[in-house]
Amino acid sequence: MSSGPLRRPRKDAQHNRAHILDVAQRACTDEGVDVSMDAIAKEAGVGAGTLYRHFPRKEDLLAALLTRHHETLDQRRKSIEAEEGHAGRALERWIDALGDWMRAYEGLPEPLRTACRVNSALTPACLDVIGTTERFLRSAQEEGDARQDIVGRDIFLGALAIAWAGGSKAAGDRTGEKLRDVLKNGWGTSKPSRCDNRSD
Amino acid sequence: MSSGPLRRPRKDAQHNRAHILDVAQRACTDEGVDVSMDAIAKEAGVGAGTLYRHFPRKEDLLAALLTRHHETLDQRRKSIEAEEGHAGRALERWIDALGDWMRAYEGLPEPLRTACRVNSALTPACLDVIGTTERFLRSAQEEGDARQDIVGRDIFLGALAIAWAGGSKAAGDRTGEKLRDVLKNGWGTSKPSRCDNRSD
Amino acid sequence: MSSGPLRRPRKDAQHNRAHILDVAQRACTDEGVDVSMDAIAKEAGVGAGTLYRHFPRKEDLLAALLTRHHETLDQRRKSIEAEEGHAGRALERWIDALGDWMRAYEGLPEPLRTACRVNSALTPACLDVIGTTERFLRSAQEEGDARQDIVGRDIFLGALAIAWAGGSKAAGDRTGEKLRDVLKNGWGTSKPSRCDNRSD
Amino acid sequence: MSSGPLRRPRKDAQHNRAHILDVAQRACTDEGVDVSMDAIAKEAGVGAGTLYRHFPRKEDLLAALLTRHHETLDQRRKSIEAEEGHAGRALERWIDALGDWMRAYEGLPEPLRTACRVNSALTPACLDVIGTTERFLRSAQEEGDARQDIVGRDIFLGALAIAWAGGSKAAGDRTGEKLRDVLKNGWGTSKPSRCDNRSD
DNA sequence: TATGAATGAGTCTTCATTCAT
DNA sequence: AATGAATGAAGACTCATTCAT
Repeated sequence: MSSGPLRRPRKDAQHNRAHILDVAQRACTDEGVDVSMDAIAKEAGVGAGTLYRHFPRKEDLLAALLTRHHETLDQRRKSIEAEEGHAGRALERWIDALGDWMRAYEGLPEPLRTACRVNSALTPACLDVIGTTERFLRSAQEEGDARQDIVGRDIFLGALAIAWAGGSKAAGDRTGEKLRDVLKNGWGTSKPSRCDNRSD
Repeated sequence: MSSGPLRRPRKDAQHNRAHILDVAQRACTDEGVDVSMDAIAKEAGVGAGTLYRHFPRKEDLLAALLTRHHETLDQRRKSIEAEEGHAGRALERWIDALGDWMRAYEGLPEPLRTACRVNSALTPACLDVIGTTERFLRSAQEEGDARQDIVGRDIFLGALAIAWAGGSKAAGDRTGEKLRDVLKNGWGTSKPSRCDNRSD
Repeated sequence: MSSGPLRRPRKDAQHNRAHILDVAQRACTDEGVDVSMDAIAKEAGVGAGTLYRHFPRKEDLLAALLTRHHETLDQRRKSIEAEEGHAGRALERWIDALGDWMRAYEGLPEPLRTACRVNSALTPACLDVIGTTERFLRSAQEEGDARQDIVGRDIFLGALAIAWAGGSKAAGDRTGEKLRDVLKNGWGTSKPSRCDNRSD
Repeated sequence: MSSGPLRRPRKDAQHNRAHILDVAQRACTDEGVDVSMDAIAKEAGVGAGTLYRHFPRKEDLLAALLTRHHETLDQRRKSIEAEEGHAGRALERWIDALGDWMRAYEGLPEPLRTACRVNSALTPACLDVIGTTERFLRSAQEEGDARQDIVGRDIFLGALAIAWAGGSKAAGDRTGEKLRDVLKNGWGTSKPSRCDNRSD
C-alpha cells in the first residue's frame, strides 16, 4: 500500500525517520495538518509506537516537517539577500516567501499561531523565522521604507493571518493576493505609488 | 422514561432562551466557541434537547450570539455615520468596530471564515456586515481614500484574519492593534502621513 | 408553510384530526413511517400536544392512517368478490391488493410485523385484514386451489415479507414482482401452468 | 490522559478479538443486531476504542459475525453438494440453510437487505451467498426443477424476506416454516406433489 | 382543549497517546 | 527498537413522550 521504494528498510533509524517524514509530508499536503497520527503511521508502514518514538508529540512531527521547508525558505532568503538591493523590496519578497512557507499545509497557521503564544515544538521554528523577518524589517526601517513602530513578530503574525484567511490551495479568489498586497503596503511609510511598482 | 424529580417549569420560553444565551455567552467568553453543546446545556441547567430546541445546530447558537453583538455593531455603525464626515476615517473606525465584533469570542473567526466560503447559519450575519463594509469602502473609494481594486469582502476577510491572529481578549500585546493599523493603512491610496494622524 | 386550505380551522376536533391525518399521510408517503412526530405536528400547524391528544402513540397515528387505506382495500375486496368467480384467482388478486396496502409507506412492514406478534395499535387492522385473507384462502382451499396446511396469517405474513423486501417505491427491479408471483404460486396445490395463466 | 488503574494487558490480539466477537455474538443473540456498540464494548470489558480498532464500523462487526456463520453455511453447502443428487432438492435444502444463516440474529435481515442495495461491509458476504444460490438454482433450472425467470438474487431476497417475517429464534409458530415451504414451492415449475415429499 | 417547551438517555464515532510484548 | 493493541473521554445530535401553562 503506497510508501516509498523500500518498506521499512530497517537500515537504520535515520532512514526510517526520513521515510516517515516523506509520508507525513504527503499526508499533510493531501489532507492538511489534521491527519491523524495513526493514518501517517499506517501509510508509512510503521507502528504508532515507532512514529511516537521519533516524534513524541504530533507537534514534533509538524516541527520536523517545517524544518524541511525551512531549508527552502532559507534559500529564498539567500536569494533575496543576494539579488535585492532595495531593503523595502527585499522585505516584500520575504513576506511572499513567508506566506508560501505558512501555507505549505492546510491548517498549518493554527498551530503556528499557538506556537507564537505559548511554547510548543513549533516555537523554535517560529522564532527563527521571526528573527529573519526582524532583520529584513530592520534594514527597511533604516532605509525609511518601513514604519518604525513594528517589529518582526508583527509582520510574522500579519503574514500568518493572511495565510490563514487565504487557505492553502483553495485561494480560488484574488482575496489572498490582495490581502498580501495590503500587508506589504500597510507596513510601509507613506508610499506614493505602492500599487504600481509591482513587477512580480 | 426517566422523569427526573424536577422538571423545569418552563416559566417562559423567551426567558429560558435568553437564559441559555446568557450562559452560552459566558461559556464562549470563558472557553471559546469550542465549548461543547452539552457543557452549555448542563451549565444552563437544561437538557440537551431543550438547548437543541432553541438552537437546532451549534451554528444557530453562535448565530444568535452574534446577532446580539450585531446590535452593538449596528450602533457603532450609526455613530460613525453620524459623527464622521471623512469617508476614509469612517472606514477606519468601521474596521475597528468590525474587529471588536469578530473577537467577541476566542475561536469565532474560524466559523466566520467558513461562513464566508460555504453557506452556514452565520452566513447571513457575514453578508450583512460585508454589505455595510462595502458601503463604507465605496464612500472612501469615491473620496479617493481607498484603493479601487478591493471590495468589501476583502476588508472583511482582512479584518477577520487579523482578529484571528490577535485572539479574543487575551491579545495582551500590541500586535493586534498594529495589525489593524496596517490593514487600515494598507487599503489606502498613497497616504502622506497615515502613521501620525491617529488620535484614538 | 404547506398545509391544506385551512390552517387549524378550529371548527371542531374532528376536522382538526382529519387535517392531521392528511398531513401525516403525505409526510409518511414522502419520508416513510420514520418521520418524527414533531415534524408532522409542525407541518400540520399544531402543537405536539394536540397531535398526541388525537393519537396518544405514534402507533395510533399509523393505525388511523391504515384505517383510511383500509377503506380502499375493502373496495378492492368487494370488486374481487363481485368480479372473480374463480376462488384461486380471487385469492391471487387479494394478495396483490394486500401488497399495495402494505407498501403504502416506506417502512410500514416493520410495525405491521410487530403488530402481528405483540399487541399494538396496529393489531386490529392486521387481524381484520388477516380475517379477510382467511376467507379468500378458505374458498380457494375448498376449490382445491390452495394448500390445506396454511392459514390466512401465513399468507398475510408472506405478503408482508415480500412488501418488506421490495420496498415501497424503490422496487426498481423485477424482484418484487417475481417474489409476489412466487408467493402466489407457492401457496397453491400442484399447478400445471401457473406461470402462463396470468393475464393481468 | 486518565490511565485507569488496570489497563488490559493485551494478552493476545486475536484472543481479544475473539473475545469481543463472542460477546458481540451473545449480545446480538440476546438483544438483536441493534445493540449499541458501547454496550458491547462495556460487556466485553474493553474501551470503545478497542472495539473500534477491531471493527471500525458497526457493519464490520456484523460482517465478522456473519463470517463465523458463513463457515457453518459453507459446510452445509458441501454436505448438500455431496449428498444430494437431485438438483431441485439440493436447492431446497440450500434455501433452508440460507434461512438459518439469515436468522442468526434478530434484526439481521435489515442490514442484509441494505447490503443488497448499496455497498456495505456486508455486501461481500451477500454476494458470495448469492453466488452459491445462483449455482444451485442453475442446476435446478437445467433439470427443469426451477422456473427459468428467476435468478439467485431473487431467491436470496425471498429467503431474506421470509427470515425477516419469521424473526430469529422467537419464531414460535409454524409460519416461518410454512413460508419457507411456500418459497421452495413457489420457484418450482409445476410440481405434482411438492407438499408431501418433505422428510426433513 | 391546545400549546409547545422540556426532557435526557442514547447513538456512533474519533484520536492523541500509552505501554505490554 | 519496534510494534500495534488498548485507552476512554468527548462530541454533536435525535426523538417519542410528558406536562406546565
